[in-house]
Amino acid sequence: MCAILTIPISLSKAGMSHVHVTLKDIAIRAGVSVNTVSRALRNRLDINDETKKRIIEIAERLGYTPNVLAKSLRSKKSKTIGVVIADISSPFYSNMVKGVEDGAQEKGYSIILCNTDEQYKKEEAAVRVLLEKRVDGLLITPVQEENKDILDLKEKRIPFVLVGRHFDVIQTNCIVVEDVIGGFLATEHLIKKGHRRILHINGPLHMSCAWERLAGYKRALLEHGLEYDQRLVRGNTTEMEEAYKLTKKILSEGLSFTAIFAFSDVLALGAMHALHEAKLRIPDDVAVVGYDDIEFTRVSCPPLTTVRIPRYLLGKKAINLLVEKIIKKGSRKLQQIIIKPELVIRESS
Amino acid sequence: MCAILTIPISLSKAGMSHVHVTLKDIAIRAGVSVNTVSRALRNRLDINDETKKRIIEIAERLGYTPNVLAKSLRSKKSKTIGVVIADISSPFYSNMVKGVEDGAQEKGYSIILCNTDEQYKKEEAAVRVLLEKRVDGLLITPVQEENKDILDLKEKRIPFVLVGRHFDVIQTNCIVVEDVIGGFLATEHLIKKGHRRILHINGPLHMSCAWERLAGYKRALLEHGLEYDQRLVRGNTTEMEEAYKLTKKILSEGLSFTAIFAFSDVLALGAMHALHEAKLRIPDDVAVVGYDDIEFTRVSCPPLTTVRIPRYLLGKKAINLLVEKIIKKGSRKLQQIIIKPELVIRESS
DNA sequence: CTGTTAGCGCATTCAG
DNA sequence: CTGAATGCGCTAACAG
Repeated sequence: MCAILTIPISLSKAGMSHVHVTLKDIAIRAGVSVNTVSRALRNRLDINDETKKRIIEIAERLGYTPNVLAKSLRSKKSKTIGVVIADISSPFYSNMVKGVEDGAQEKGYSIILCNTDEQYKKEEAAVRVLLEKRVDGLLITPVQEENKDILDLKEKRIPFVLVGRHFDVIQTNCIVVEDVIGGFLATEHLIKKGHRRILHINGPLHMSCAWERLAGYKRALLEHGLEYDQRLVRGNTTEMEEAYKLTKKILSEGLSFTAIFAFSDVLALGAMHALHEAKLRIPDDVAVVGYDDIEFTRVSCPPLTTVRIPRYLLGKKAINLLVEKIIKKGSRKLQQIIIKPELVIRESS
Repeated sequence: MCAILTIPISLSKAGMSHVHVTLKDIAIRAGVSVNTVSRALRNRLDINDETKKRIIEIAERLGYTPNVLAKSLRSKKSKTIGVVIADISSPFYSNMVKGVEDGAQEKGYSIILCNTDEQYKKEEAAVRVLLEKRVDGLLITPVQEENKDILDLKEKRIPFVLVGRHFDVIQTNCIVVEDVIGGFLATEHLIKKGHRRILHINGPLHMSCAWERLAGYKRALLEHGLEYDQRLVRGNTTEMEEAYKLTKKILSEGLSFTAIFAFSDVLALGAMHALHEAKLRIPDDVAVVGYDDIEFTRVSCPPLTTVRIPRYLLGKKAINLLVEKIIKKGSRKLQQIIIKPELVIRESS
């Protein structure tokens, strides 16, 4: 009686009134139990070859798609990684994230992408959502205006890796660029070219990478016996348009300088545009050095001298480190990977 | 007896030997049932204000993070969307995806990002993984070398929207650019400037957008009584470097042309670099028109005439359409949004 | 080799 | 207003 009652109900399920086929649907068709199906589809050894084949065939015919959500709920592994960055539309992050995604794909992970637009509130919200979705780990370029969320992550022992930025006050896994050296290389290069008054177009100083580049700039001046002139350090943006406007403004102010070291290539390109408009020749009137070595530096006029950051590699190493941390989650060992930036001399200096 | 037996076990759980706090942990601390906690935290009405407060407070103290995986398993909604694109590192997609992510965030969705690198196999794998993760819908820029996965999606009634490319043989929700018109506008503009021999640097023709731009090119020639010369259509790439090499090669071949219409700005910029190297003046010796209007066209030398695609908006409209389709999933109505491209005349033509 | 049972964390019945 | 029972889809432990 009971069987007679349940069969039609189950069959209606097997008839797939619902969207996705489940193990149960297959089990009913194959006349076996759910977990036989489970084991068959996972290609376990302890199962009859005949039934396995039959089950697999039915699964295919029905278009079975395993429900990873359910799997994750049991296994406590989502095979998903959260990626929290400032802005995917910038060439820097888009290249980096490509490396992240490629690496993730190789290792069987998916990435959930979140933009913060350099707003701590958004970062906090992103981290929360990602934890709710039970990502196995996070890759974060922190906004650094606050750090509560990062501390939280540490306390909860969630695997995460900071990318491209780091905190002095918090020990974390991270992969960072030696930006002091980068800033130093860029500035020293200009000094060696004979420049004495070098304008530094700066990024937002809450980012460690921005103030480190500035620190490198200062150190180069110091080491070469040049005085640091505060008026020569300007800007607080990552937008090309802003750099363009700022440079125009600075030119109109009549500030004297013979070279520019910009926080990023994007800013450098914006500045160069302003220089062009002012009919200043590059590098004859003003030399320019950027940072990042984005693709377009090679085709700018003139091609831009810059400090190369291997962004794709940065992303790839970051994901590799993160996955390593996820796998041996027990270990409390923190790891930092340091990437050396490299001066690329082209025709703008 | 039974109670005495179960309490210590539960307390060990409430002691949080496990990573994440659950409703059960909170329930035990609060001395209520799991579902009272559930209702309290979801701010339901049918619950005592006192206990609600107490529960919320305990939840916060314990650092409760709801398990959305479990929620999704029940609700059959993951609040996650799969985004399948060619390559996030390209300016086109990175801008588009920014729009997608912003829109998704607004509507409470997360996005899982997958790159195909224009390989159908990867697209297929990406779609499979996304379905396994039970995304609520997909945004896809299909590789178009095959279409089985797309047909599959249709058959399974999974909500999806194609972006920027579309199939002639499959009716789908999609958001596309009128690329024939875009190609026409670019070419006609050059013709009106007096050009007769216009080189078209083409993208991979499996993409509908590439052959449509070419179709626009042809139509413009036709309408203006110019003959179509097959030798003037070259290229099959989306890489700047390739366009650069190709242009160099074409120049060395001695093919005569006075203008270039490139499939994308990236290709145009590569071509311009080759022209510069060959000491050809732009636009005097060779005029150049690109496509997309990426950020850097404004600062190239000279600033690039191009056909603007509102990429951010494209992404945003795509996600909005998709979310709409997800919400009223019953409806079989297919919707296509058409975006008009716009000629932006700068100094390269 | 296969079936039964239980539980991942949550929300939705349905009783009290 | 609150609790107990049930099930989302899957896997693991344990019997047989």
